Amino acid sequence: MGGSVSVTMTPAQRNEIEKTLDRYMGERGLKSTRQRSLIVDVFFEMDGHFSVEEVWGRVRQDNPRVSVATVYRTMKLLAESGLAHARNFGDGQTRYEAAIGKDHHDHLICTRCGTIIEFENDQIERLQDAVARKHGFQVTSHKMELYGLCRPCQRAVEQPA
Amino acid sequence: MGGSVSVTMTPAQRNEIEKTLDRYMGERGLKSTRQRSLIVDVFFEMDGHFSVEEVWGRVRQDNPRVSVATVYRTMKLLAESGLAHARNFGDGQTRYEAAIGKDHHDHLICTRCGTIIEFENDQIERLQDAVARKHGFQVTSHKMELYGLCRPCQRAVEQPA
DNA sequence: CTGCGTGCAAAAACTTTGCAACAAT
DNA sequence: ATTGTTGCAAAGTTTTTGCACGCAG
Repeated sequence: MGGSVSVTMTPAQRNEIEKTLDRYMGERGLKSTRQRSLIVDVFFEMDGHFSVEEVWGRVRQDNPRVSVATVYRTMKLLAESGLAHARNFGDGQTRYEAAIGKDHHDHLICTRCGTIIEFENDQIERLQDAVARKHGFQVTSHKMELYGLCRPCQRAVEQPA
Repeated sequence: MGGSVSVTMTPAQRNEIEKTLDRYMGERGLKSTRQRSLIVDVFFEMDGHFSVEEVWGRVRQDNPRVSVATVYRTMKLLAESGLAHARNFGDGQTRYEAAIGKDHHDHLICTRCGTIIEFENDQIERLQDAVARKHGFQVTSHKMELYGLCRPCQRAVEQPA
């Protein structure tokens, strides 16, 4: 992988990413390429939920010749390997988020301004597990999103302009 | 509204829908039209999560001259008025689900066979509200999806073919 | 009458894909 | 060498929009 260092990842996490990816690609005869490595590097340095277009923008700073198509293909790869989660927040765009490097969390989304707040709640997680067990499910992942108005937008709606 | 009667809705619920919609449209100078009424009728008779294309198909049985564009516009209206929820299950299609007529529920989705199980859990709902309050959010809707393997698929994976 | 709504077709937005050149093993 | 990968552009999907006509209030 490239030489840039992430601010948000520990060396151990970087290592886990590389290991998982190597194994995933090895198992199905996929090859490691310059472009893939760059995209993966860049993506895990970013912190948040990013569209392909956004990742592409950042990738092109390092290598302007990489095409969007390759970013699409690579992000799909990351999602399939479990290293990233694909999310849909309701604008018509898939956003990707690292599945490693921070604890599991859920999202509060403001439907007016688009702000996304992350939160964790162990109690909810436990209840989710309980529900799954009750239905005989073996849960591998989940997502939970609360939609509404953030505080500033509540005010804006009450006292227009 | 048209004369067809829903199997899954009580008269009281039908009434609530009509009232909510009338108010929503009245407040912003929107008009009630033949097409809108038909689409709303048809949608609330259906039970499940439907794409615009699917609703359109059903609408055209009653009136083949209604355009997709109108269905898109009407479903958006229903979502904005709170009568329907827009969902994204990861295929690139928005699906709509009635927000009235059954209690709120969430989804357990089997990633192997695609089975969707619905469940409710009041305790989780309460915790969600608490989280939102803590962040100053005024929540209007939420969704929660648990992904994993249903019981039959767990067995299938353990003892292949 | 005065807009809002509708259908149609064109366009937009996002994503996937075919193909010839290219690179990794 | 062999096979997977890339960039490009074309094509696919899903959703939105401009416009002239029609209909509701």
